[in-house]
Amino acid sequence: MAATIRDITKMTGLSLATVSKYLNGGNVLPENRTLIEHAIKELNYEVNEVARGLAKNRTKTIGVLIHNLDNIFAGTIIAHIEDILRQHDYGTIVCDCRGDIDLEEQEIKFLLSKRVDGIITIPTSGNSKYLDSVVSRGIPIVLIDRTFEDKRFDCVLVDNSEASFQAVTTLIQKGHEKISIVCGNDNEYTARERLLGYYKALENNNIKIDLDFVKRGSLTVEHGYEATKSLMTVTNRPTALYLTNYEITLGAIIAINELGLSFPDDVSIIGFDNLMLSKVVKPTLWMVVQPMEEIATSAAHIMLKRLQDTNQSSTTNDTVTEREAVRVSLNTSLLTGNSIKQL
Amino acid sequence: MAATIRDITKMTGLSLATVSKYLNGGNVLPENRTLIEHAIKELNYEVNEVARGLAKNRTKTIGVLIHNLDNIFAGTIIAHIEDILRQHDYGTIVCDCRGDIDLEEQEIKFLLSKRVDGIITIPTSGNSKYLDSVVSRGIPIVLIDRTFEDKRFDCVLVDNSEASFQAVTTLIQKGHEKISIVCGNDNEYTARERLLGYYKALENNNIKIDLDFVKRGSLTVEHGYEATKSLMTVTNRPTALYLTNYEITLGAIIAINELGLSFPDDVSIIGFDNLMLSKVVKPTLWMVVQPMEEIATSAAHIMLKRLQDTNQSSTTNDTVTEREAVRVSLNTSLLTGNSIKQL
DNA sequence: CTCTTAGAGCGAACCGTTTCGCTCTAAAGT
DNA sequence: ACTTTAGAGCGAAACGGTTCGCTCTAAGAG
Repeated sequence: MAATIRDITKMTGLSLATVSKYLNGGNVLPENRTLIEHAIKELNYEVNEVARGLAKNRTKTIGVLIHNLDNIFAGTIIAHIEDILRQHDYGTIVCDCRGDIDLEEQEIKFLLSKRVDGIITIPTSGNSKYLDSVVSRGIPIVLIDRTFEDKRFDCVLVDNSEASFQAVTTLIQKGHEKISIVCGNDNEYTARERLLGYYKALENNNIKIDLDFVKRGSLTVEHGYEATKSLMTVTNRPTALYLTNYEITLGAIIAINELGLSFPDDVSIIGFDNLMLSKVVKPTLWMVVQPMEEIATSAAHIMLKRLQDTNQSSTTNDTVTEREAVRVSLNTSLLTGNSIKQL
Repeated sequence: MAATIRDITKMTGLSLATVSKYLNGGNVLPENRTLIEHAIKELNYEVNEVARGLAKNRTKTIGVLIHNLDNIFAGTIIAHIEDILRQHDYGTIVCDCRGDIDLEEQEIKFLLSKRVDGIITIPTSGNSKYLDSVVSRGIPIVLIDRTFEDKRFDCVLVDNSEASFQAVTTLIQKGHEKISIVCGNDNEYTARERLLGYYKALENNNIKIDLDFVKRGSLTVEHGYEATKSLMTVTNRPTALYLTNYEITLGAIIAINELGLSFPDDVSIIGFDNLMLSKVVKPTLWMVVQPMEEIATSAAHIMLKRLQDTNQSSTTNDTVTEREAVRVSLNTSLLTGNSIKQL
């Protein structure tokens, strides 16, 4: 049905090799160039990327594996990654593992079977073994948001510890000492880092750590909700809550509302990641915000760089100068609001 | 590097054709079956989907083209589409046209160059001409959320007019007559339908239409914000606002907050699509909610059906019984809250 | 005027599958 | 015992590109 390169050779009298050379930006005689371009227009020819992919052993396709596509963090990340990749002619295949380790491993296999040229992912598992098959195929990987003990992968992170430190220090400066943190479990990289910053800030101000104020759990609305309810319905209440992700922040606000309490009068709060929420909730929220767009563009650019490298190293056949893994660390910012009471 | 079918023939002594037949579920002698399966395990063989795609002229890949991936509607839709497609071994390539008609056309071309087997899209353009090239290639299309005058495409819609009718009727039943609608422009299908339902509800109750209360504009936070400010700062204020999408709802709430007003005391409101907001805002919001998961699964299933059909019609070479376009219409629901005052 | 050389063009092999139509074997039918 | 016949196996030709290494031409060097 669709025209092929062979139709062009027939129309122009040139050979396969020459037409192919033209299509790949090689030099051809001006007269032949005209001939080919005319034929392409006439036949409505378009390169078959599948055939090209077979010959070149690449698909111009990147896999993006993320948990919970249906949240703003994931959506923003994907939107920006897709934008940059497409401009370089790469397609973006998305997968959502919904925070399930087994599904994550399965989807990596799926992406490999689709022969993606690279994978960008927010890892769910704490152990990088499931990525071995990707590494052994020489497919570049870029991690976002989380990383592994072994430093073998490129990654784009934010300084979670520093973000927490700033947030909690702010609370302390406003006179708070009974500060609670609602965070993820210790097996999650970001949760550990955010907790670390919390500890640091307290220690830095000689405030003793009260473990009743550390509420670990899943990164869900439910956890934020339950933790807040249990914190606010005992006699030894915190005066401030540090809520360490989007869903937790949401759950906490719902709980506060349901309890008939209000911030900042009954309790001060700093939330996380929920830029929209910060505008729409009254009074406005203090908020730690991550540079999501920068995270995405940074990851995409690292990936493009790696792809370029592997292309070159396949032509120039020198020793595989396995470059060090790149590690980009970005800064969060602290959005001011009216959700903290000066004590 | 990776094992191919030929490696298996060498190891088993069988022919290419036989191994291929096995891989595609054909019958082989039990002893040969064992032989092949052993070789596959031994060699760590995996089908090269690119080569297969070339031979079969399909990629097992679907393009999903949507505006603004970074909102919850898009995220939820994509998450569920991806889930279903992957279970049928289809990859999901996403594209975000950001509501730009030119970009939309460009991205359709991009998806075609990636040789997707089908396209699911929320159209941005009001004219379906940019999809002609897809149709002429015989690639199935499923529209979500919006449709075109010509009924040539499968589509999954919600009954926007009915949704508006219910929402506005509810306001009227609670004693409101001065009801304003903040909606999209007339060139958008959903905006027209939602406005239609609003008119119907008013007429149905013999309330005369006040065009000052119809605020058309873009589907953005800004429009919601500006419209609300202008509505609430004149003498002839509405007593209720019907906010016809997620962003507009957001903008309106911000505006109300900034004006120092509060709902439902100063003005009653019904929002749209913002399930999360409905929980977190105090008092809780009345809200029109779309069955997003159902929309996505429905679209994915229609697509799978079409793909199956085209597969069959390519084997059985009978006349192309071009089936009628499918049109699925789903119902919205009205979430009750405390944002409407009984007059 | 001859020799060198850059670079355009070409033929053929290759990428890893599928598939058509043929051969061959062995069980079933008479 | 002889003929059908079902169905497993096979060879070879696609699918639509890229690429290696060769030939050939014509411009530039001496």
